[in-house]
Amino acid sequence: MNIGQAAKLSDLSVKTIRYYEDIELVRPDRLENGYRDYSDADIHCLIFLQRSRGLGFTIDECRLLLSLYEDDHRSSRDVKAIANDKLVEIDRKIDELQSLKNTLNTLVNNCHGDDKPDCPIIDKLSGQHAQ
Amino acid sequence: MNIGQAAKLSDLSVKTIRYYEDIELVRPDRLENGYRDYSDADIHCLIFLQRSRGLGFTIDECRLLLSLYEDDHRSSRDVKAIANDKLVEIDRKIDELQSLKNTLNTLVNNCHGDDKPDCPIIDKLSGQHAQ
DNA sequence: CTTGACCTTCCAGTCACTGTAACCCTTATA
DNA sequence: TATAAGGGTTACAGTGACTGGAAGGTCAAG
Repeated sequence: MNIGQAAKLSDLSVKTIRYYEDIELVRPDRLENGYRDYSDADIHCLIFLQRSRGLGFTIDECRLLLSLYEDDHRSSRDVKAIANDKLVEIDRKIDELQSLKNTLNTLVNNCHGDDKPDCPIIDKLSGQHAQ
Repeated sequence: MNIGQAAKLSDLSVKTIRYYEDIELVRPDRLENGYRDYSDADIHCLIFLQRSRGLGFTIDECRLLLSLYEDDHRSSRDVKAIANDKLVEIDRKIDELQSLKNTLNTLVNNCHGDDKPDCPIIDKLSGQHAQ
């Protein structure tokens, strides 16, 4: 099956799929005319990657997950560890964003938002009111 | 004042400050020996940038904020609008991460994490259990 | 006079793609 | 049979916001 069809089935762009070949994630056979030829197994890998990326795993993590996916002798412990690390990371990011949100919220609520130049947001950014 | 001192006062790296000159954000004078020479106003701009970036504004947003910062005739309305857009964006990101977290949490909780290969995380990623 | 700490420029790398150009292949239609 | 549309191919540049490293110039202290 050629790359356009693979893109439709995996919900990835053609560009992305070619990129995944470049970085040796999914390497399809080639037909005589040079076209890529994706097997069913290749398609499964692409779908796997689409979902893993969608869950926030980096390409390197996806590479690792994919190797576990293809390994009949994997232990679920290894998979769980990766997912758990990602969970911790996501938690950290949420906390960070939440704190940004709180700060910005306070600033926005204190800003009149009128024609005048006086602005607590600018004041805060310029460090006029230390903190 | 030279770049090392500017870095200390602004809490930015020397590399970052040079980068900010490259992209025409803060353009200090030069001494005869070619060294950058930061004025007090330049330092204030660098501090302003450090704080704005820390609050999650992109470089382009910082450029805009900086121009408002330097404009005595700004209206706080304009500043508030930018901050508010960022707030909406942060909210979207938090929601997205929260949803990722929920999905991953469910998967991790259902995974035994033992020596065996059976793994609901892998199953989900491979699309075995549709949804 | 040398050492070390600072400064300079320029180029490459990061991450995960995306855009663009220039070209080749296949299939359907006039 | 010519051609046009819609695939496919490669290679290179750009994104955002830096960061690292090499190769070299400058300055102050001992």
